[in-house]
Amino acid sequence: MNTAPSQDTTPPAEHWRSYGPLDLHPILMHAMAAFNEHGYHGTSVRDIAGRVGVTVPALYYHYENKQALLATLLETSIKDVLDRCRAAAGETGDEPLARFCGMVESIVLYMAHRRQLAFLDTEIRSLEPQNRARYVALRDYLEHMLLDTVEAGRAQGVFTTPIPADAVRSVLVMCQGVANWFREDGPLTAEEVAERHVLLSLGTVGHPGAVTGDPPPFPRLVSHRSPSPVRTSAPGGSAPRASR
Amino acid sequence: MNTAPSQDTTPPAEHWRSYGPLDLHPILMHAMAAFNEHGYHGTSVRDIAGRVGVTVPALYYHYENKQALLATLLETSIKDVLDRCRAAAGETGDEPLARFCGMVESIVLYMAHRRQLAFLDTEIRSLEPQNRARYVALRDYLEHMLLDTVEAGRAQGVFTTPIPADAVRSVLVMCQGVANWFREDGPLTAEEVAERHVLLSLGTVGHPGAVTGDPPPFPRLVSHRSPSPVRTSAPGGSAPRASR
DNA sequence: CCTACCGATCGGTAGG
DNA sequence: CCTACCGATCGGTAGG
Repeated sequence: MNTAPSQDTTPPAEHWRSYGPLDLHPILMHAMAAFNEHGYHGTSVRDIAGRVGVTVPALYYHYENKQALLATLLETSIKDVLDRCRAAAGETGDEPLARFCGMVESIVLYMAHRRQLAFLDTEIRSLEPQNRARYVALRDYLEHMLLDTVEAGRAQGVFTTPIPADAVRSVLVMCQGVANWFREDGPLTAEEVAERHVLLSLGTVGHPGAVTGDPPPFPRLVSHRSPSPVRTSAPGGSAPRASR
Repeated sequence: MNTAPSQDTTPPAEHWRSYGPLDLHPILMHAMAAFNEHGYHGTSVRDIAGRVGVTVPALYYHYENKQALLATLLETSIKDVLDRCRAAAGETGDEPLARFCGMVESIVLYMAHRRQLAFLDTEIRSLEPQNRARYVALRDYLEHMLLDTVEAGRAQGVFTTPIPADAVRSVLVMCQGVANWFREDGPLTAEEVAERHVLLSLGTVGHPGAVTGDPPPFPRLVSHRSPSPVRTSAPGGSAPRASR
């Protein structure tokens, strides 16, 4: 889209499928890890400080309190997935089927590549009302984006579910669920998990092709010719399961 | 099944669709409520004792410690849903489609009718290793029951998903998700939510009828003649959404 | 074998 | 960013 010369100070639009190492302040990184292991209330500020290698007061020099750590992490997370999903939707255009697939792919890629951030969604209960309200508003916006696309697809007959709002909520729940079980050293890559969840989601919203396999949205998946080097059974058998 | 006379001391088999008031020790009831509101680590034993109206030592007379409260609640919950799912599977017989529908219905009914118990699933991280292992084993057993049924249906062609293990995990995640948003005073009854999730789940595992509407597994749902008195749009519009 | 507490205080930790 | 602390509260237990 941007045709400006490379010396333009505008950074190149980060692609929604591209994930580098997570770049957060060390305090946020270790807070994220601790919250993942023990939950928000189960984590002491001394634990976080110890992981970072600083004293407790040093923590409070950088962040107002423990709540600010969680709020910053959750807001960073929801904004990133929302940006990526918007980018995916924009790139795939107005065709509801492709748009839906791109959005689901982008969300699942996020859940897998940013598992530790995405997993914090379970801690929204520990957000103070104002922080929670902002987080939930962004999450609801994501849900509405996806619902609009499903409604558009319904109008065209590419999605047949009679209950699009329920279907979208279920799709988002199953995407979010990826953050609960995905492991980097598991049998499936993030990209493979995303591909599978696109297929599963298409079934949930009632896309005929997802069920009949005609046309196959993911030939590799449907015909069992996955390039994944990890296989727990012969081709034609059940798919390998990710670790828990 | 049981043809014994009524004076038999064997209690009538509790039906898996039947839900009376939750009957737990008052301490467990209030611990459940507190854990729901603030999480395990966010709840003090004094808070629980205060809700019950007893002193803290009185709490420790009945339960060894706070951990035992959570472990008892979670074990009660997973055993109940497992029992009900087994009953549903047994009642619906060996036909994979009906069996799958019955199992999903039983699980979703549990998530809605026993929302506060089912929601504690988010606290497994706070279980000590031994307690967690027993809980996860029972949850895995439920998953295997459902997977066996989906595999059987695949062999018959009633389910077409090429990734049955992923589909089953997604189905269970979306069922569990009901405990996150269902409200008794919401627009949908537990029974309506269960019916919708059976349809959504059929799409996820690739049951052709769920997508083509032929044959319609749930005529009321597919033809928009729901008896629900709550409607947010005219027939043919989008389905009402449950409260958050 | 079960149900049912009290006033006071234990050693440590919480967020700040 | 550290040393030195605070008011209060944590999960759990003492003797009676």
